[in-house]
Amino acid sequence: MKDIILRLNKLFESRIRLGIMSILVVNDWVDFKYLKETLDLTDGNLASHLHSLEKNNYIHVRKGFIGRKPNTSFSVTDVGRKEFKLHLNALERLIKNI
Amino acid sequence: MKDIILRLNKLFESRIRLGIMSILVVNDWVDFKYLKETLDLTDGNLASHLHSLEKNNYIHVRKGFIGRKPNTSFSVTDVGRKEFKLHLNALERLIKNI
DNA sequence: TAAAGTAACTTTGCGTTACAAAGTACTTTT
DNA sequence: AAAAGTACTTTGTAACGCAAAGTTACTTTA
Repeated sequence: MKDIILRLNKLFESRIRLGIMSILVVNDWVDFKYLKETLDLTDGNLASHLHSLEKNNYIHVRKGFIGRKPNTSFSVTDVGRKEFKLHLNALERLIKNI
Repeated sequence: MKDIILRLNKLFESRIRLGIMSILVVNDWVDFKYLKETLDLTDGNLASHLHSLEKNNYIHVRKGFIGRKPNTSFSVTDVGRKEFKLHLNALERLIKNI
């Protein structure tokens, strides 16, 4: 049992980072504003969660412009996708008491 | 999306409380020692997590003896079972981006 | 009968996290 | 020129997580 719990990824215990990841795994590039509005977060809060995901190489950041407005977009890395999958597997095992 | 995230139960974001609940939903009464050993926790840590679950009426506590040794057992309440189920449903919806 | 063990905590203390709110820098719109 | 937009960073505070040590109330062993 303990080993299953340890397979849960600490970074994904947060509902917000779970939300970010679940959006990113099904969308190619998602921008800051979209995440902010979809998840209804303050700028600072979202930025810090994104930062923790970036620091662990779970997401890529792309800074650019749309028209002349700055735009920051995010996508999940291969590592992030793999870790997320592992986390979901662990969750499933835990819940089903395998 | 935000509404799904809000359906995730804050109390179940913790891997340990998730572990406790997943044990309790499939066992009638589970004692302190078993939980402690299965989850590999210190007494204090386990006690505090159990306390938070009890405070929210998610678990029952039964104090008694086995032979002459004190024994504390826990079981999930109807509320706890229901909330856990709701949490898992929310998790599933979030992950599947419904 | 004194020491050690068991069960289940509570307390202490510290480091980490979460978050809102305010501040920053730059740009664009009005 | 003023207001608003984008994407942060900084600040400050409250909550959380956890190990370790202390506590209570026995029971068992030497």
